Amino acid sequence: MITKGSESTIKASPEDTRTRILEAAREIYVLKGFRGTTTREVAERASVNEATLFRHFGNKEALIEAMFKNACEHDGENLAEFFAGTTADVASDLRLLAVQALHGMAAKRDLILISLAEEPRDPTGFNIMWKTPSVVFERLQAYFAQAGSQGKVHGDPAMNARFFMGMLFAHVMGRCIFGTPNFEEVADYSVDIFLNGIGNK
Amino acid sequence: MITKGSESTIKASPEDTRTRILEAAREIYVLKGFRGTTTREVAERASVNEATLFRHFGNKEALIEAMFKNACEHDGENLAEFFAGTTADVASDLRLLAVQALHGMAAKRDLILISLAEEPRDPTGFNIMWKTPSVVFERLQAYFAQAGSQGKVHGDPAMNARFFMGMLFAHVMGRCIFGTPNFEEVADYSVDIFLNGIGNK
DNA sequence: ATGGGATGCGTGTAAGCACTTGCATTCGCT
DNA sequence: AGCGAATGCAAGTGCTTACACGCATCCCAT
Repeated sequence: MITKGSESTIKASPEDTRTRILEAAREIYVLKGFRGTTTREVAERASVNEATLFRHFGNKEALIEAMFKNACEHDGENLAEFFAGTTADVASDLRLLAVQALHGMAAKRDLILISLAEEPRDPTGFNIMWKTPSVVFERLQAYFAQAGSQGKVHGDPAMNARFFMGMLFAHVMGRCIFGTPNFEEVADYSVDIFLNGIGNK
Repeated sequence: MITKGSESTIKASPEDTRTRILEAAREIYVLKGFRGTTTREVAERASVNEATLFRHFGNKEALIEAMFKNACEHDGENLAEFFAGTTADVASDLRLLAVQALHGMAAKRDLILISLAEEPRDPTGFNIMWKTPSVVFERLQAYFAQAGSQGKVHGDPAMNARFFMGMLFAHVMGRCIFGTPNFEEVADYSVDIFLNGIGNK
């Protein structure tokens, strides 16, 4: 039961309850991991009866999997333009990718970490989570190969892709250790160091 | 009871049982996390009775904390030479640090990940785990400041430290996504890109 | 040989967990 | 009005878990 607009109270739609449960599940899962997440607590936080949760998802495992899928639903939607092909300016290409990747990863930092840590006991979440980044990595490698053949960048494409993505990855993941400058700054600095570093000064 | 050498079977010392329990705890903890780690399984793997485990550590929480401390006991032992001060060659300084850091982090990759992921529910392990890296980070920052004042490197010391350590960090943590070249190669490449990148070509 | 410390062993307990079931209720739709 | 789908509610089941306790056993130092 949820109050909606200026009308009287109406019943939430099944879709609504479903997404409320998924959101609650995520909030608790990133705090406590799989074993630490109890169906009771999820139901409570979603303001839903525990039985309803099971009626929707069958069991806890399926719930968590649905939660992962839900979180990654719109991954990589705005990457098409970048990967259409090399444009004139490598620096601005990379900067665009950097900003998008930084924001995308930051929005799911907690899930990314948990999926890495829980990988040995539950590869499901890991696989869902890393699908898009893997694609990006491969595409970026191809991008460097192409740009390389045009003489726009130097160095091994695989190593370059590894390092460039690694720089972004490290910034998002290690923010609690290394502090948190804003993403624009990081993106600029990354592209700068990187292109300079591989000899595009 | 453990057979030792060609002599007859002798009883293991308390110290011995203690470390056996700690090792078993680590093996299971990195696979299953805190909630997933059961005292029964740890005891089993350590070939020790469950009661013995409690007699040694009191409770599960204390056991895990002891395990973290034990794992970090010898952290940063061979960093003194590096941080004695700037030597003639920045590149070889950094390369030395890189190789040591890469090996150190790789040996504890699983624990590092888990400590990051479990941070919100249990900062204890996190704090133990990240003590040395934090120190390294600060010292590296100071190193860059000093080297900078001598005109050996350019750029903001904090940003430089962040980026350099970030590159290493990303390589160890992301190895399953980005593949795993060997550490010597990574160290060389990192120092190279980095120094080039900040303008020390 | 003997006493004390460390360990094994079994049993027990109280709590928490995923998941089920049967029934009452409420809302939207025709 | 009335049907059906979605939900609430309460009680329960069977399993696992951390942790406690009492007692027997074994080793080592005196």
